[in-house]
Amino acid sequence: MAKVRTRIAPSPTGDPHVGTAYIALFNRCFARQHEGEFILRIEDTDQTRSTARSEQDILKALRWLGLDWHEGPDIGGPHGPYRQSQRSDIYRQHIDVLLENGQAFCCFCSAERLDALRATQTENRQTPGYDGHCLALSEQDIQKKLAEKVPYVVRMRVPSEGECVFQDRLRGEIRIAWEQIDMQVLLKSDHLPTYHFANVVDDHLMEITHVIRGEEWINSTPKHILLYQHFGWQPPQFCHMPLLRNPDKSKLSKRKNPTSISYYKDMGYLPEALINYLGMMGWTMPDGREKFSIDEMQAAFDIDRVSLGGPVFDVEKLDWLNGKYIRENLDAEAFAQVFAQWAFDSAKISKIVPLLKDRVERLSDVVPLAGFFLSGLLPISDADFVHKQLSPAQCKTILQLTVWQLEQLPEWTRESVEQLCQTLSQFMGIKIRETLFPLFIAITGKAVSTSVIDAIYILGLDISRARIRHAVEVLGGVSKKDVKELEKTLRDLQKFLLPAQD
RNA sequence: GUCCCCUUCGUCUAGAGGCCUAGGACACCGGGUUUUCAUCCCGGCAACGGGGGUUCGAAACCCCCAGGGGACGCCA
Repeated sequence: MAKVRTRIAPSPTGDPHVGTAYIALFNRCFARQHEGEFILRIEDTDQTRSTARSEQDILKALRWLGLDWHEGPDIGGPHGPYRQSQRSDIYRQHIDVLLENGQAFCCFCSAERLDALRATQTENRQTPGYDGHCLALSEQDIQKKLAEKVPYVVRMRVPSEGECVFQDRLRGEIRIAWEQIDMQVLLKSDHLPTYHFANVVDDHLMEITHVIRGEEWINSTPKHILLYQHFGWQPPQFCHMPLLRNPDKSKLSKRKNPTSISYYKDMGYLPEALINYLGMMGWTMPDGREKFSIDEMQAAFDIDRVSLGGPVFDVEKLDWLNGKYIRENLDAEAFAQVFAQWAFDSAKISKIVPLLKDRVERLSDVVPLAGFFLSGLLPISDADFVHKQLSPAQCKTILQLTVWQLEQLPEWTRESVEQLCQTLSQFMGIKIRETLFPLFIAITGKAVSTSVIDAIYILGLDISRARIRHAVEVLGGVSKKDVKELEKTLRDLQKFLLPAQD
């Protein structure tokens, strides 16, 4: 039997997500338990959203959790390159095969036509999907359009009847009718592949034997199987893991829950505890032990014991586990070391020091003044938001708009945070001093402190977002109705911003 | 709307037809230890979504329903 090879294939389009770590953990355990290999591949075919920064952050976060890999963009390997943006030629060659065999076709439809088509279909309560318009094109039509350099995509031909039957390692047989499957775009007009195409080609070339991924992919598996068939390749074994959930059971999302691995790092969770916690999402040790290391998990791992109900990510239980690790795994010396490393990160300290050096008269003033830099959520109450000119509702509006704006910041710099606060102040017609008041409470816990703009910048998006969100809760939270109104205000704010950018 | 997946305490889960009066853990509540608190220890609360089958026997197997979730992009 071929050597087991699994992979994690993150897309570098944002913060390193705990869901990525979760799937990586199970892939890694499975591979290593079978004396196989676990590889990392970067799926950066979305040119508009992928960033090198995000790729670095993801690699760093996975390594922090101890999820190392046998092959990857950073360490190379025999099946590289491991970054899809560097494999364009490979995809082009493979797409040509499908084109020649008539298993794929060029589609010249404009985005406008497709949007209109989708709108009509949705209106008529039909399943949205490509109508096969360009299938009718003659060879001459196609050559002419190609010569005229009309932008095009390559779509996959799909059987019109019958069904795709496949085995899922955890769920057994799954049958999906071909008519449910859209004529998927394989190659985009920028000549880069879509996920579906690149993924199949790479998994084959990288000799992936087991595809362990999130449940969200079940419905597109027929597309992947069809591609394996077209190429005459042996498909891997599929295994769809349950999705991590928010407390309301929806798919884990940063809008409702901190999802960034760096948030948990910044909050002072130990990597061993976080990975242990992820290991008990949908899986248990055969002996029922709840505290286990990644090596112990790997040794006892049995993928067939994964339970399928979507597990809710419960921060309270994570807190308990993390405390247990601190108490049981760290002696005084180790604790001191771990804490110092976490708290006195030199890059962070060098940013904080200038903010407080000139404000203190005694060294003992430092902790009361800057303790919030080393805290998680702050012990604030609605009474802290009482202000001469601002109502609690205004405070809430400022806070909520600020979080949303921070999330959309293209670049995390001190200047961009400041700019954001300035424009918000102008937009609301409130002096900057007042605008910043609720932020001072939320971020520093006090009405008077070091520069809150610098504080947000230094604390980073994860912690700032968590604190602001906590402040909004303290103020009574936002109802669905509030959200609607706030979103409208946000749109106004964005309109307000547009002329300023010229 | 169409399709797919899922369903045991509030949450994470054990459970492979009789070991189930359904076990463990978090949270919560009570009690003990502790100068306080936390830790630690002891105890308590709390679940098989509903309805039909199959079977001597169903949490487990089958069917239907309901509920939840996901997918339906030139995102991944």
